[in-house]
Amino acid sequence: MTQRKSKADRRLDLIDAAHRAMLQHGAEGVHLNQIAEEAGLTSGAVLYHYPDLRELLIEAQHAGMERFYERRMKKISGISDPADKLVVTIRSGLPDGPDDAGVRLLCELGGAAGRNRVYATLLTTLFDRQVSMYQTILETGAAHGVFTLAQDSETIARNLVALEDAYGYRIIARHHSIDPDKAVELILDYARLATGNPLRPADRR
Amino acid sequence: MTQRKSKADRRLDLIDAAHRAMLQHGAEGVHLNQIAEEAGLTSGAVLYHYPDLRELLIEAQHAGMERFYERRMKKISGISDPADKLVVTIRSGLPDGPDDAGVRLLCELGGAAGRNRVYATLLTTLFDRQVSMYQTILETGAAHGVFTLAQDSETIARNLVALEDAYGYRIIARHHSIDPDKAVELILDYARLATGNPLRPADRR
DNA sequence: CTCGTATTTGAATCTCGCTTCAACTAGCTT
DNA sequence: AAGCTAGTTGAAGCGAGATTCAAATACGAG
Repeated sequence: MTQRKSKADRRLDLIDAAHRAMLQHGAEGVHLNQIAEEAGLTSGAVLYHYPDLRELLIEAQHAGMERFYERRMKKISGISDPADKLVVTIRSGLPDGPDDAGVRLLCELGGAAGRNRVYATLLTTLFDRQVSMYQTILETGAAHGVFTLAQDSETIARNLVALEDAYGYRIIARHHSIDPDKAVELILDYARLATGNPLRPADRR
Repeated sequence: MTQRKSKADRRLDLIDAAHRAMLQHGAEGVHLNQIAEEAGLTSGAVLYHYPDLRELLIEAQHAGMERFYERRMKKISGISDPADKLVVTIRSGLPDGPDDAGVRLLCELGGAAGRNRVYATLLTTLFDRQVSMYQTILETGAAHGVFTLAQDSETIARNLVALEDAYGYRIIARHHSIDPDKAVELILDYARLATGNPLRPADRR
């Protein structure tokens, strides 16, 4: 028998297992047994902890989203120069490559959101949080005189997040000429117009 | 018995039925019986025409994509002024609302593309075609002196398509403050910076 | 009008995943 | 070390959907 665990620990394992299973089989196409297998358990054990599988899936999506957001915040937390900060933020919103797990999962959700209100809400909330994040950077830069905003900060922030999202999809779909570096360049091209700052792409981060 | 049809006619019916069924149940979650019902046939008849269901689904996606693109081209075909043309093109790339069938289906595909090469290729191709479409408009406008491009046309075109895509997802997910009109405004805000043209939003089209 | 064939049906069968639950056991408590 | 409890298993039963196929039938050709 697999090693026994406390309820709380096992639930964390299961959220992780569900995360992995969804990546392989789709957010909606994933099966109970696939999750059980990822967790090294039987289907019965999974049901013991999550009688309603949908609940587990939602928690897994939520956790993935949270992790994605936290990782970004952490990456940019140490940077004080607004221009550097903006560049790094843009990079951190893009997948590392076509197999980036975090972003893959977010993309999965995009389609499902049209049919599933919970997923729609999750994505919408994430979008808005990212917009706020960018807005703060933009406003700070403007206050320091580093940025001269060509539009109001909400507009720029929304467009930046939108560009990030869209190029994320392109990268996941393996577009032949749009890789993470290229995507950063494209988004920076907009950011330069909007902030009036030459924004040098940070060398690797 | 349902009226009989030639092989070719029936296949067209089935593609249409599959299209409708996918909208209701998801591109990947759709079932054979649901397609059969949409077509007014039994599952056996569907399999007679498409022994491999995946093939039907791919053809249906392909057809949906083609229809989406053709509709756009038709809407903008009569317009000669580049500025008007650009505005109408932007609008035509967005869903009418959260229930817009064509765009819903495209969004479905986004997530699946990470796991399915065929879908990835379809989406990538569509993206590139849309980029070309915008590039032509931009270049024409520049040649007429109506636009003063702040960046090369490919960069602008890619960013425009990306913005369209991303706001399409937001609209489908029922973002509370981003509806089609708002999305047009946001995209136009970028387009103005990039083209140096004041681009009035066309009143309803 | 009749034959021949392509299309469609409907029922039988198969498959697979979900659900349930009694039995088992690891690890804590006292 | 004996008992208790919570976590886990494995097997049985169920149901939904896919698949198969012989029989039925619509339609065109001759």
